[in-house]
Amino acid sequence: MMSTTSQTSVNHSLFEDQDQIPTQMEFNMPFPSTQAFPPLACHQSLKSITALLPSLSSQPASSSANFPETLFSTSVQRQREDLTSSLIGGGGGGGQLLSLNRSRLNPWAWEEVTDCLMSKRMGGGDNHHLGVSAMKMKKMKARRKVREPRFCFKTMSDVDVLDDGYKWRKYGQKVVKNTQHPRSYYRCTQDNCRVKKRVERLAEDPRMVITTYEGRHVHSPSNELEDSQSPSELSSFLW
DNA sequence: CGTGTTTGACCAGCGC
DNA sequence: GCGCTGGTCAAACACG
Repeated sequence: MMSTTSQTSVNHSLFEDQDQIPTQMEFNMPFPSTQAFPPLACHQSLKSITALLPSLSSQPASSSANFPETLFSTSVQRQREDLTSSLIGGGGGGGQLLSLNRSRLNPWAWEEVTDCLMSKRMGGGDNHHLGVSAMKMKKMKARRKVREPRFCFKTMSDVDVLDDGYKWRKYGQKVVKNTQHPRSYYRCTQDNCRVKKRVERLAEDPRMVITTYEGRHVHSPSNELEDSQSPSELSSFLW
């Protein structure tokens, strides 16, 4: 049944400096709501995005099919840059930052960006003394510190949680300021997979669902596991 | 009984 | 320093 289609917008912004106004790129594409949601359904559109991002395409490619890697080079990877000193062309302005648009539509996303930039300034390295309960805190810190690449989708849909082929477990819900709709937090149920996603509705237009993915799956979508899909192609979709 | 959701509490980070 | 806010935890709960 492909009777209903959701209108999906993929919003990205490209900017180098914190003060630089990002250039927004928006892609609209309809896709059947019954199909796997972002990662698979938007694959083709994402390809066209990279084609329009010369700065990104000029980045050193680790593999020929690395565009998801490139696309998910969000602020978080910028932060990782500090930790590994080996990402996205290194520091010193060579690295491009692909992130969410700085707008009223997703101020939370921008906060993520500034958050990462701030933490860059502060520098890592905080494994000092540990109290008894500090153990737990250190875990939380580590979890907050090392953030995964993010990717955001805007979808017009009646349902909050769209089927993207993966199994998710809800671990939290929060009412965000200036929004009447709560934000839900999901985690991939697969072992050793730390991918998370947030789902919330747009304050301006409750019909729009904002889905933010964080991290890369280390496994295939559960729906696809049984199917005999081309493994090579499938693996390139993992994120 | 296993799995997933709800929800209050807690903490870190940030702005003032 | 303090208050606010977002993100996460985990116990309690619901459901099949």
